[in-house]
Amino acid sequence: MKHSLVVEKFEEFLKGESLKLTPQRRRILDRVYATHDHFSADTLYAWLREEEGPQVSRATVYRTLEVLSRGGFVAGLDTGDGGMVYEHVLGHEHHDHLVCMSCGRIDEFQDHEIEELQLKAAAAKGFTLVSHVLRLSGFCGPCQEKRESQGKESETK
Amino acid sequence: MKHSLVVEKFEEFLKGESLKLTPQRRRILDRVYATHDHFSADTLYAWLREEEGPQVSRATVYRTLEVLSRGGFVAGLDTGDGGMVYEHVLGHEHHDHLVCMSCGRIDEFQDHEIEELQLKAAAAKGFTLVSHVLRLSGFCGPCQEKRESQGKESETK
DNA sequence: TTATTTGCAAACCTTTTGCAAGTGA
DNA sequence: TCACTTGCAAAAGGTTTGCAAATAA
Repeated sequence: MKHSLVVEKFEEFLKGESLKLTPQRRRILDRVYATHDHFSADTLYAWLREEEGPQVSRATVYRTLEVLSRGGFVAGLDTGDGGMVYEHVLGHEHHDHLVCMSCGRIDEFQDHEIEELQLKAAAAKGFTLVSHVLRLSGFCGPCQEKRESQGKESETK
Repeated sequence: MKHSLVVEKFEEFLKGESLKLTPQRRRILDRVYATHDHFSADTLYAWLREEEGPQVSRATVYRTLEVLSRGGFVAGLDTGDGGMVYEHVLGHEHHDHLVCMSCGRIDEFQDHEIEELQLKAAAAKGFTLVSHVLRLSGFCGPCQEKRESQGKESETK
């Protein structure tokens, strides 16, 4: 999706909520859409400090992430170890996550069948499904290999 | 599962890890298995203060939850809003969760098919699957009804 | 003009940690 | 006996908030 379209939608959203388009909000939106990675609030804050542009405080980063999240521009996902990371979502198909327990790498996958089964499961319990989180944790290929070769000796208790 | 068996397994586990069975650990184990609900560390701490028995500090609650979790006696799940709740798991089949976004009620369901698809999805990405979190969020029957009847008027902005 | 936003620093909340005293095995 | 535990209080880590000054509309 073209970034100008994202910006347009953001402006619309802000208008609808009686919020203002400030340089800070605009810069955060741009930065969030400039990466394809998952990032924490703190990482985003670090990017904004290092790079050129309107200064943004930590508080504003958090406040804006909340706005972006509410507007469906970003989605947060907890990494399973207490952390929270975000990703931009406009123009991306829904997907779920695979998290490597060793290196922290986050991969993505889609499975339409699982989605359908979720709907069925929710309906069976009388729930109206709004969203879901599916996070698979394990070891990515490289980390698993390391474990298999190095794991032997350290496994002895 | 009989609680005496749980205790027995706990003793075994502690022995295997060169850990000691203290009154605090025993009391926490008992309390955790006395409820069928999900609870936060703080809730558990509150229960222990209110009820009779060996006193347990907050630090010990956290430390013991870690031990219980490592031993497979409890499992933690994040509620999606930054919180963390636990449940005892010994003698219970694996299940996933449905969380009501309105009243906070947590329901459970099982779906063997979804589990299999997860394994496949992980394998397809080269991951060795260790665990997963599947949390469906939505509105439970009663809350959804309320929304449908009351929602109309408040929807006007 | 004025309601909204920002930055700052302090407050918050939950969880973790260092340490000295206590205690299961 | 002695390695492991506990309680305490302080620290940590991430996020939120009150307030006065700044600003988009």
